[in-house]
Amino acid sequence: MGIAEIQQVVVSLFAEKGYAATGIRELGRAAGVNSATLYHYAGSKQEILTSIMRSCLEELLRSAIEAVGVSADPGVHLARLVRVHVGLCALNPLTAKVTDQEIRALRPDDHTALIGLRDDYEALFARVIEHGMSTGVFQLTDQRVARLALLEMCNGVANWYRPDGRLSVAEVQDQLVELACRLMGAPSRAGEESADLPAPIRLASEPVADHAYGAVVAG
Amino acid sequence: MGIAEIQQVVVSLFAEKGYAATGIRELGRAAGVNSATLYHYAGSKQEILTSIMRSCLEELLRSAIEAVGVSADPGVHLARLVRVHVGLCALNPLTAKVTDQEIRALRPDDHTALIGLRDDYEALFARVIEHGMSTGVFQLTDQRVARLALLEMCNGVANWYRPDGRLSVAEVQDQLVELACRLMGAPSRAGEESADLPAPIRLASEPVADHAYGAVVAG
DNA sequence: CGGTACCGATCAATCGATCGATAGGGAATG
DNA sequence: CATTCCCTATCGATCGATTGATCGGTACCG
Repeated sequence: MGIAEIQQVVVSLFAEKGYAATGIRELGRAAGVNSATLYHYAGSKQEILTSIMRSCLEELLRSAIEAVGVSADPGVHLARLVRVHVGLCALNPLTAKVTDQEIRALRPDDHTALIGLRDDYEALFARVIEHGMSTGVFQLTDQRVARLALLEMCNGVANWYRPDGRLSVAEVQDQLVELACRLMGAPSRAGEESADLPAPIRLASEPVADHAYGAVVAG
Repeated sequence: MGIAEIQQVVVSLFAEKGYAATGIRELGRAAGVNSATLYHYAGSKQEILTSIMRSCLEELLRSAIEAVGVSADPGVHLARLVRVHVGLCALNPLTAKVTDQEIRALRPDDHTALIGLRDDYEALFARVIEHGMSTGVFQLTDQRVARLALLEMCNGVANWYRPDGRLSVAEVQDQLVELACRLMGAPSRAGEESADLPAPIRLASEPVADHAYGAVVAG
């Protein structure tokens, strides 16, 4: 038993039932330990959630900054941002879902801090869109609406993609890059942007599979 | 005090904090009544949520069926579906948000029933997309991914649009119809499809404005 | 008098969190 | 080798607070 295993159990249950609807005892039972033991690894229920969300947002921001660090056409920048975002959401769907949905569960200080991270992240998209518009590469009626629509579409991947499903992570990335280019009114970049992009990272908080947490494995 | 006012207060708080994180007493306080009074209007906390969500989903399904009832080009059908969906989400953002996010809070019977409504609704989109593909109007690599991306984009409107903001409902509808056509690889329909579409309906559960519920108005 | 609307008091259950106690392993000491 | 000591990991018991829900009672209206 370690922090990573606890985080995985927590993410499983929070993704399924939500933060407020999941009790400490339920988390402990699913992790196979007494509820009091959880307080040996984290200060509080909130703290567990916060550390999971912070890791996810920081990795998202870090890899996105890296993705637009190279100078390139706005269309390429957009494609790289979408590929990075979809990659993380597809490889870590439950963690991404919890990170996206449970911001409202945070107390003011953590809430402010994580909202700040999210704003920084979205600003990267806004900048690329602005650049694409000023250079005539994108064709949009309203930059803000387009950005929000794009982000909702990409975030949504965490709501429906499952690693053991029909499509590979790379296939979903390809598809969403194509759809994103269409949204922006930009020419399709058929994977040409992804050459030097590092593979998405599996977060420590992401459950490895749908283990029946709480069930004792025979043997 | 009536059912509509209670529903509006409930939707306000559920949209802000979530179903599980909002207590009965808190709902009563915000509505200006004792918590016991709420049980005079509804059988339980669950029942309030269920009735709100059912109304929203039924109106969504009803108006969508009406929208594709006329025989037309798949591109027109798509545009009409998106216009109807975005119209309802933009005019009733908090109700739509709660309906979308709190399905997991429902007990098995209600959960099954409302998931069924949602599946029926999404099947309308699947059918139009299939039709558009078979007639060569849409250009998609994967119909399922495109449908999910489209629905996430449209549902997302409820997460960011506010009626007192910069854009009118009609403007947001126009924008998202345009974006949806791009997603599908279909030619733009510049509002031509909306001629005989009835205006979106304001649901009884949608809060009228951001009244400071719980604050006593002087006078 | 009957019905609707509403409230204070209270129920058992559960909540997040804390406490002292215990068990085991490794390092230090004899 | 045996003993002591400390640290990590874990637990049962329990804290006060809050939860959703129910009850009997009250005020008012027709």
